[in-house]
Amino acid sequence: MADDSSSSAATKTEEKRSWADEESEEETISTANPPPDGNEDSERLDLKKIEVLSITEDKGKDKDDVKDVDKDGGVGLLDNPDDSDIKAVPSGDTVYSSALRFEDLNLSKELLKGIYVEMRFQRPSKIQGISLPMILTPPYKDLVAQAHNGSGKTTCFVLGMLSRVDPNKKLPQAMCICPTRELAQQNQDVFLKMGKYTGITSFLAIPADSANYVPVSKLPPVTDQVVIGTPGTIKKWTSARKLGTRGIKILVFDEADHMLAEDGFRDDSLRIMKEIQGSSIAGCQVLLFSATFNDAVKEFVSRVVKDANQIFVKKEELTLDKVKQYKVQCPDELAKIDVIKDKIFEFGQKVGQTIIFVHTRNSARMLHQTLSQDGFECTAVQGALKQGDRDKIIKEFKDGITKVLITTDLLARGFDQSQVNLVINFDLPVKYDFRSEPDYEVYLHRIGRTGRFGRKGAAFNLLCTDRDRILMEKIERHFNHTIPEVPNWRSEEDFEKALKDAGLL
DNA sequence: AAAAAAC
Repeated sequence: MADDSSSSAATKTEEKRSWADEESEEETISTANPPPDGNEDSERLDLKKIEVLSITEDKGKDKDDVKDVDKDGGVGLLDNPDDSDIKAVPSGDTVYSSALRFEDLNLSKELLKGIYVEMRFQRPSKIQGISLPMILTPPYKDLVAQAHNGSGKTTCFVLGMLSRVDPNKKLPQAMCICPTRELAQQNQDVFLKMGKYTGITSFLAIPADSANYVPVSKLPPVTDQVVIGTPGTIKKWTSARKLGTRGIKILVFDEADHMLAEDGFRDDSLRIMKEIQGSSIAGCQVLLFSATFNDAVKEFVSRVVKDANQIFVKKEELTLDKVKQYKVQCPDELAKIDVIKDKIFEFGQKVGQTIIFVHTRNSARMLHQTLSQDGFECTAVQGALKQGDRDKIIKEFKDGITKVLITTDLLARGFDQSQVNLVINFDLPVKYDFRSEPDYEVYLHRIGRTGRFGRKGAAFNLLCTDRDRILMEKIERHFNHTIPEVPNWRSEEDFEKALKDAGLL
């Protein structure tokens, strides 16, 4: 691909330290996607315009989640979830202005009603204000958007899909691909709420419960305008010719870095993308959203979607600030379990809900069994469960019926439950193919399950082996952030102090 | 070894 490294100085300087991961990454995309010759000035102007507007935006009014409003009785109490600097890099000479109000976006009145009445939003959050004009303004360029956990990404692409779809045409026009069934379901829930008055319908493309299995060939073709689902099922419906792709004009990848990662869903994602781009009549806009984009994926992304608008968020310090992180040295595995029983159950219930992450399905099952036997009420969810059980456990947790949920990385990404105040890394996340290396992205996503929308949260990393300690050090070094230690794993007072410092007690 | 899906 072309690599015009003489791309505008504005692009480079504006972008400095804008990505989450490392400084060295920043130039990867800017140089890989140089603006067309002669556009340097407009580039610079575009950047200025967006940044100036975004800075003048109201603070403390943003929100992303209706539960937020319901349970807190007012988002004004929350900090702005995305105070961080957002750097927008338009790819061409289109001028975009950040939307300060939803009225600025030319949305239908039905959609506005959904936004205000159902979602109870007041104004676009920063990422929404900047990304929505890019999504909705012709010539509908592709978009790579990084926004930190809990800042309102879902709203961006759901609104994007809803406003680009023609309700009068009964065929799929928008598609959203997600890494887990749970996330697909959650996104559809948001879609249904926001699009309630639009008459636009959706199809949830996840595997049917095996109990009432019907071959796809026996099912009617999809006529819903929006499809939300997981890669395998979308592929299956497409190849069975029950899911037409010719009308698709907007294709969203949620958790896009994972969807395009080599050890993620890259092959499936590319196949679906190619299929749609090959058949789409009007041409298809691709939107890639995630809180994280590591070096490798970023490089790949810049080759997959060339000439894309880009939004980068300097967000890792912010995420790490909002969620107070701790490490706890434990002499052995049993001590870890004691910490869960005596400290986490003790304090966790007081402050809200807790998610405990473990490495394998089996350890999720085992830990659940151990805790349940001793009368500690909790549930566990992992991919080996039947879909019905997965759904039930998730629903109980989202309804607040269960307070402590044990899970694998099934729920590491995207899972949105504002009442979660505590995240426990019972096992630290490690790279799939190199287990002495931490998985930095998964770490960030896991702790991002708490501290949503500017709310307070705490994360405890339970360490017992030397390996754990080394992993933890690497994580601290990577994010350039020293994680304080709970001095004594047996001490009530130490945990109490930690939670107080986190603002939870 | 997580995750999705597979009939």
